Amino acid sequence: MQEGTFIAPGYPEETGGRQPDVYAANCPTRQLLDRIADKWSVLILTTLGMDEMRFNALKRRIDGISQKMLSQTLRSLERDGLVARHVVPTVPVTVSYAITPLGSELIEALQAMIDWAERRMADVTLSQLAYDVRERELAEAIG
Amino acid sequence: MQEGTFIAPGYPEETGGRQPDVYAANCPTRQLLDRIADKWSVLILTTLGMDEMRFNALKRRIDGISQKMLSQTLRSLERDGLVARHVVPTVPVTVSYAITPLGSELIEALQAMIDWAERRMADVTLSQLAYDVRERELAEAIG
DNA sequence: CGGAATCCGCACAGATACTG
DNA sequence: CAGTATCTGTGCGGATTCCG
Repeated sequence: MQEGTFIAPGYPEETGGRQPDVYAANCPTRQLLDRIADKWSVLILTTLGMDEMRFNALKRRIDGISQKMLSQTLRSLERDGLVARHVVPTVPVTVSYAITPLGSELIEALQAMIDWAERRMADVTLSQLAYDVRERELAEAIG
Repeated sequence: MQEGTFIAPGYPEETGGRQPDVYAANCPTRQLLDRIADKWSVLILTTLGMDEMRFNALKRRIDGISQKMLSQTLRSLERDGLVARHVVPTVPVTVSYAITPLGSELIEALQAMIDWAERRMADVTLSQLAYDVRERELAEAIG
């Protein structure tokens, strides 16, 4: 490698290693996307977007999440700087989680995704029904 | 159940079953979110957002996806009405995939997510480094 | 070319038990 | 309350093969 030519590890070589490309498997931005385009991450972040919340409150709010996945995902989000962990040394200890400024930027996109899902659910359901009918007819025609 | 009280299956009972709640495990909107807040779905949809594309072109563009996951995810997206499948009866057959109007609405949110990831990657990396240093120091202090 | 079908491993998620 | 530790299983996803 030439002097003064810094190639960030994992960045696509075609661009000289300086352009992030989420479509390249080993690009850091792709790995970041894999962590945030995840159902638990999305639900945790948007929940914290409404209000700072304690561990068990989060667990109650996000139906179906296990304590393991909640703990694990929170740690990952904290490491990425999207969530801040606040510990109050009471007995027993009180821990709360809040969104960071960095995280709240991301939330806008995530919330738009959720809003779309709730707004267009009916269209999606109709599409599924139509698809299943076509499938069924095709299967019978062959069957 | 009372006459005239329609409860859509899976919708939370507290709201009379009429309000979608993505935080309820068995709500249809939650299941829809689980399908779209998925790494392959996000990459496929945003790729098709740029241009209509054939199967193998998609496979080449999205680094690391297997034929099985591409086929499977495309079918799921088609069933949800987000992607349209066009078959041209040449020999061998030519199949291309395009985003639907419904899907292109969603893409805006997904693309915002990707743009955020590429824009804030540096901040995330710094946060990770700081986190790892704290972890390390803590581990050494305990021994 | 664009898949479907099959086999298979292992990583991830759930359940359980325990701790400060 | 807020986790960690350990075990266990299973289903997701990769690899391979075959087909129209």
